[in-house]
Amino acid sequence: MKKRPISMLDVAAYSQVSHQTVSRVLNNHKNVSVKTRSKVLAAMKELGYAPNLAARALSNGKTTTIGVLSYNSILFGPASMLHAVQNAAREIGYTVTLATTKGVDESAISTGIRELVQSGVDGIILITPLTKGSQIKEDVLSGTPCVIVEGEGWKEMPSVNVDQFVGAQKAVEYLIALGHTVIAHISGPSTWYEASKRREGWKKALRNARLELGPLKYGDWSANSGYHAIRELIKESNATAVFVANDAMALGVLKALNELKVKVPKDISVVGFDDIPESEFLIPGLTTIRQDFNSVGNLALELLMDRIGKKKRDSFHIAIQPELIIRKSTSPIASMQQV
Amino acid sequence: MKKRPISMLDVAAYSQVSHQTVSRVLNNHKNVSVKTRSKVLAAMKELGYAPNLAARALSNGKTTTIGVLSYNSILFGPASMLHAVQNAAREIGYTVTLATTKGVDESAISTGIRELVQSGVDGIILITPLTKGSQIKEDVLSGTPCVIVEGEGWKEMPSVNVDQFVGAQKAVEYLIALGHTVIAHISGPSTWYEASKRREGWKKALRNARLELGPLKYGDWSANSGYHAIRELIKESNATAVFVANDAMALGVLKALNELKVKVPKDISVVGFDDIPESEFLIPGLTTIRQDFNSVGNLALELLMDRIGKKKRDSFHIAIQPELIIRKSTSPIASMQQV
DNA sequence: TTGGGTATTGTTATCGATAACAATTATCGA
DNA sequence: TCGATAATTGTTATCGATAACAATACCCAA
Repeated sequence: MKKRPISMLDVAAYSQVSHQTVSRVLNNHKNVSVKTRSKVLAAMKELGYAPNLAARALSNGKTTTIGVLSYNSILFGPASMLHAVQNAAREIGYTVTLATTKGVDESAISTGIRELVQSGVDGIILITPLTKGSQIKEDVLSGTPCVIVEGEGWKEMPSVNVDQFVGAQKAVEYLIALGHTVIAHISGPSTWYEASKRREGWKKALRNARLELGPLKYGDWSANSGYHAIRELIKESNATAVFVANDAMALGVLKALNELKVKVPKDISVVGFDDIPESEFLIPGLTTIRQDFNSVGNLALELLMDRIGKKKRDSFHIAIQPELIIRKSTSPIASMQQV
Repeated sequence: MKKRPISMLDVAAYSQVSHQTVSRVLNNHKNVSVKTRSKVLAAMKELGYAPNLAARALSNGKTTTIGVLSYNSILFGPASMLHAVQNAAREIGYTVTLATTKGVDESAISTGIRELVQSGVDGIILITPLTKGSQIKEDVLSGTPCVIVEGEGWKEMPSVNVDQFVGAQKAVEYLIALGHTVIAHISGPSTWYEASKRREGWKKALRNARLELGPLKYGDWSANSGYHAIRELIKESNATAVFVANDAMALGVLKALNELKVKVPKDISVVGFDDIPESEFLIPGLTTIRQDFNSVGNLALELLMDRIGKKKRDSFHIAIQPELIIRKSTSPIASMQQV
């Protein structure tokens, strides 16, 4: 019943050539005559041959597997990028191994990387919110190529990012253009790279317009934290607009404002960040910054393959431009409407 | 610079034993004296030895890798289960390989399975919406153990499911208890297993209460499809409650009703299914059926490991009970309030 | 003290591929 | 037609682990 699977030797015997020739056919070597090639291919098909990846990996040191390390693959962003990477990888015959970190500190990430390296992946894509301090030491990679996505890259390590800074700036500039002068910000956790970039973008836009910094609160990316942050903001300030660091928190913001009978956008304008699928259907539809996670994933894989193939690339750090999506949660400031 | 990694032979030489003894220490064989064991362990640590998984796989035919095949790992449900499986797998030293299918038809799924089998996984977890017709032929698995999650299992194939039928029934019974008599349903795509189960649960609850079937519409799980479905429903019927087959579509429903100035829950009650993180923060908070995806993932892995270890299990098909979460999108029917 | 069993260690074969090199056959110009 | 070179095919070694079997060392009872 349980027969040993077909090996290269079986194919070789069946097609009357050496196993090496079979190997050459398999790997598309050029110096194989059309005749033998077709003979071997026929034999492979006939016998239902499938190469043993373990044997190949042992022999040539390559696993045709890449590892993706992610912090929380349930969130929309990471999940989308993972999906994109996986699809792109499949296209080129690579397999994806998934690993998850428990936290975002350097040691948790290092552990995750070590696991992947140990499992023998040819390259790694990091979808983790690296902060400035937590640079991965080269030695944990022990030579495995690596690309950073949506986390801070540094000189030696290639990266693909949506330009968080510019995205935040666009959001706030839009609010300014609408006439708002007191623009609050609900930021993500202070240790996260994306959070700090978006915060800086907010500051920059305000400074450029010679406006004072609005009130600032911190959340943890969750709707719940947005819900509570906005309640404090409302109590403490007279902001007419909030730039919220992600859509999930913005969701909580809209909820709280609804409960407080503060009208959006009439009384206060809200802008989010991410453009999750739900954003369009919130009440009101959420104005936000769209990140093209799909492109990020695809580019990350491209970059990684270049590195694996030892190719050099000019663009070591790729930045993708985000897009402002205008919906119904923003409007000109009330005083302007009255004019 | 590029030194060959430490192999078992290096450790053997360093600790003055045969490589086989090193192997025994590595695999916790019993017949190794404490003295040699500690000597070898010290050597491994000293040299920074890490076993070569490819070599091991080639030798003993096991990869300590399981494959997860998913239709769309971006959705909340699949993503959560994937996450759970991954975490549980890591705990027991297994690696997770991810594969995605393009469609939900039998051939797409078979292709995905074939890919995983070919890559050499020890077992497979299917997070795909298998429909009744699309039974996977045994031969594509070629002996690889497999567990089905959230798809229809059949006799020979073990499965873990949230009891969709009971969940739907609970939802509709709750609406009935609130006094509703015309209860519509917005279903998922007709080919999906979950969709049909939820639809049946809806019917069953109505039949049990001797009520007529309410109007029925089909969506594609997306908020957008819910948005359009409810608009038609409102036009064509006088339903006072809708049971929507998932929260994403319910999101669209709430949006449309808001635009149409139909008050929820005063004019119409809405119940969803899934309890995605956003549900609590919708306006109004969405009454829904919570599925414990985490448990599903964990149980699926347990079942799979049993099968890999050839253990037999009494419970071949595991059903998890879902939970009704009552929020603000449901209320007693208006006429009852007037009483 | 010795025989027999058990506990511990070692030796050799094996998994299924690719790498490196060797051998054979074609091909072409002088 | 010959020899040189290129194209094609084959042989053997190798990757790094485990399996199967062989060989010691150790222990206890007779």
